[in-house]
Amino acid sequence: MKKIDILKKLRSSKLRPTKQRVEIAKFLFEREKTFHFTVESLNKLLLKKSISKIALATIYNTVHAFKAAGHLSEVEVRGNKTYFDTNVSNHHHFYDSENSELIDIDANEIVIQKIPKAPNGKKIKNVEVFINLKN
Amino acid sequence: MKKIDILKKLRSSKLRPTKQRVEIAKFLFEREKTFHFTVESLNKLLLKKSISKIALATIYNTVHAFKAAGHLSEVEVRGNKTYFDTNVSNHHHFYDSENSELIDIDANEIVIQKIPKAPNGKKIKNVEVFINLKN
DNA sequence: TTTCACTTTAGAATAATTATAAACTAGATT
DNA sequence: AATCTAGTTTATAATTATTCTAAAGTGAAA
Repeated sequence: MKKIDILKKLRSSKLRPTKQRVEIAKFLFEREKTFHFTVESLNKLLLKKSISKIALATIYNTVHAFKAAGHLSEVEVRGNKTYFDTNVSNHHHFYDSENSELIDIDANEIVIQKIPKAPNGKKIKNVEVFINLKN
Repeated sequence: MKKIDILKKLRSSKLRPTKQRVEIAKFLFEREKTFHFTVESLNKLLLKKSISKIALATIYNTVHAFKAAGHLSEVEVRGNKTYFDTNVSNHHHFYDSENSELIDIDANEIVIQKIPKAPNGKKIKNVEVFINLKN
C-alpha cells in the first residue's frame, strides 16, 4: 500500500491524516501479510522503528479510530490484553496459547454444516471459530 | 447437587473444603442450568445471598482454584472482564453484545464439515465457536 | 494567515486483577 | 482433646491495561 493510499484511506474514513496517524497507518497497512498486535506490542514496535515518539494515548486513540472506521478488527482472545487484526474480512483464528500467537484462517477453510438458530428476537451477526492449539 | 457432593467435589480435587469454598461452590454448582458469571457479578450475588462476607481476593482465588480443578471453564469474550462458566463440557456460545450475555450451545448443535490442519508441530486442542448476536 | 474544530500529549484516574504478609483454620499428629 | 502446620483467608498495596483530562498543537477551510 502506497503513501497516497494511506492518505486516501484516512480521508475516506474522515480521519484527519495527522503525522501520527500516517506513521501508524503505514506501519500497520504497508505489509503483505495480515498483522496481529496489542496496543503494547504496537507501541514497542513503533518505538523501535520510528524517530518520533508517539504517546501511548495516541496509539490507543488511533487504533480505536481505525477500528471504528473498519480498518482494523478486534479479536477476542482469552487473556488480559486486547488484540487487533489488520485482516478485516470475515475469517477465523488459530490461537496458540503457548506463545499467545494468533494465526488467521481464511473463511473458506472452515465449513459449518449445522448451526442452531438464534434465540428469540435475535439474529446472527457473525460466526467466529477459534481453533486452540497445543504442542 | 447435595452438600455431601460439594464436599466430595472439593476433596477429590485436593481443595480443602473451607467455609468460603463450600459457600461459593454451593452457590455455583447447586443449580439446574449452567451459570455464566464474572468475578464482579459473583461477588455481588454472594453479598446478597450470604450472611458472611467473603473477601474479593478469596473469590478470585476460589474461582481460579475451581478452574484449575476443572470445575469451571473460562470463556473468552470481547471486553475487559473475564467470564466463567459452570458448564465444563465441550460446548459453544452465543454472545449477545447488547447485554453482554452468554448462552450455551451444546456441542452437538454445531457440526463442522471442514477444518484446516494445525500448523507445523502443533495439534488441535479444541474448537470453540462463537455466534455473535444482534437485534 | 487566521481561525477553529480536531488531535496529541503527559500525566492523572479508573478498573480488573494479582501480590503481600499477617491472622486464621482444617485436619493430621500427638 | 490439645497441639501443630501447611494451606487459606483477609485487608490492603501493587500492578497492569485502558480511559480521562485539560492544556498545547495542528490540519485545512475560509
